[in-house]
Amino acid sequence: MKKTGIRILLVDDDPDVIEIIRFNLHQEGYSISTASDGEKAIEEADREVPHLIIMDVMMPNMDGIEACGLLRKDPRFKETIIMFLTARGEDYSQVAAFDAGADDYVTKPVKPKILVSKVKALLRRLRDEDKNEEKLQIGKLIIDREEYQVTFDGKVFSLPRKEFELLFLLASKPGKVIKREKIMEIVWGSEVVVGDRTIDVHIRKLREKIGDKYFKTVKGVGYKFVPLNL
Amino acid sequence: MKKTGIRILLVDDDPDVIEIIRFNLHQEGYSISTASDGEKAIEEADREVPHLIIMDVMMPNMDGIEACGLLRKDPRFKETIIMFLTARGEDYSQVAAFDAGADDYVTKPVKPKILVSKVKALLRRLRDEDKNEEKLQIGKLIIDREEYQVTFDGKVFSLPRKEFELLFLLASKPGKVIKREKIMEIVWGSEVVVGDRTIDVHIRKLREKIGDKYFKTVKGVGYKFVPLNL
DNA sequence: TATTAACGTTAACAACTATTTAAATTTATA
DNA sequence: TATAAATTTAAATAGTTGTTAACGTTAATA
Repeated sequence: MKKTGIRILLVDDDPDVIEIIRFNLHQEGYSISTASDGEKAIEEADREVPHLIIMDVMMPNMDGIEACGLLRKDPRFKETIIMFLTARGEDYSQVAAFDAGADDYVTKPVKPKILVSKVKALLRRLRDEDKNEEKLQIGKLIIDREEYQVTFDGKVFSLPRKEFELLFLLASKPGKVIKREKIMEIVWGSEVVVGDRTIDVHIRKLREKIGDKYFKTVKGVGYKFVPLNL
Repeated sequence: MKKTGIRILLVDDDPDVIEIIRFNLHQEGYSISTASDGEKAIEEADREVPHLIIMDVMMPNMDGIEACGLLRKDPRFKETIIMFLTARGEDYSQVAAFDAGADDYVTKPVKPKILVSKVKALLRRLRDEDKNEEKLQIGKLIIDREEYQVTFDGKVFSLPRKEFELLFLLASKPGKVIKREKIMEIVWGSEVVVGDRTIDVHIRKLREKIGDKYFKTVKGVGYKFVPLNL
């Protein structure tokens, strides 16, 4: 078992359910905290924002739907994934759960293995959201806009801004030619006026750092990034 | 069975499933490659970008959802259609699959006929999307304006600009004669004045590279591109 | 088959476009 | 502000592509 640093809050009024799920998720390396009803769940979540909340729907004091609704109002829990557990036949509708802001809905009894894989799937989404938008991956090449950093074949580069933008532009349309004027417009902006050779010089720097073969010149048109065997 | 040039990657850990589907899709003229888990699927897709991936959800090593998520991060696979296969009763939610970027979701066992028609339907969408792009296909000849390259019988050429434009013009009206003056106007522009032999020389270069027989001279009028057995 | 107008071929060279290098300038950073 | 880093320019060079001119070939037709 390796630690993941991911915190899961387990909410159920049945200690046996808590124990079974806790055991299985703990095995996977997640940090588990627990609560026995909606109110206590909110208190617990307040102390430290969990990544995922697995919550029974029917509970004394404050039920899952209500707790979920309250949590969703707090921006701290906007990214938190909330999964409902409910016994078959309980009369809360799934609609109400999703209305309250739930991400998933599982019927008890649920086999531990299945629960674990569901949890993994949900958490993958979390990870993706974190990474998305600002990140681009083409085979072995990873371009991270947020960190302004490029990982290539395990090695990490940090490129200067223009070089970075140029690489990002080309790599975002692998195999496609980007016209010189397009490059100018996007990397330099339409107001900026710089000489014709400026693009070439930056291409050269990229070729030096990443590798000549990835940047193909299309004479009279522009450049393209070729993915090759990445 | 006619070849379509469409590549389908089949991913399943059960060789029997692979064999059945492979047989049926091969009958339809698709090129099929296979992999037995998510990791191998990514390797295989890396080698040559497939048009469609049909992938089991539950697999050892790396499951389909995760593989799908990873593929979707790579812009090369943005246009690739991903279809999931799953045994009834497996408890991965469709939500997770679609979150990961799936295009369709089919429950096993599936009748071959139904699978084939689903595949056709999905690929029809692809073809439509393709058409929007600046791509031209005449049999074995594919002219891609975006990539500024020509694929002919599997081989990839990159032609100089004038040759490319000339080929594109002729091939865009296969079998039809384009008058010399029309060629002049479109490839060279109406202001440019060049000698009479210039077009001939460029035609010659194309004949050398693509093949004499595809370019028919119509004396006193112009040239036409003949598709022949393409 | 002689004539001729149109196209084909070749090679030289003109024109264009990109590469490289270094130095100048600007911008960021300690 | 001093220093380094990044960006841009300039200029020499290299390479490719486009054009032309001269001559060869072809096919229609008288």
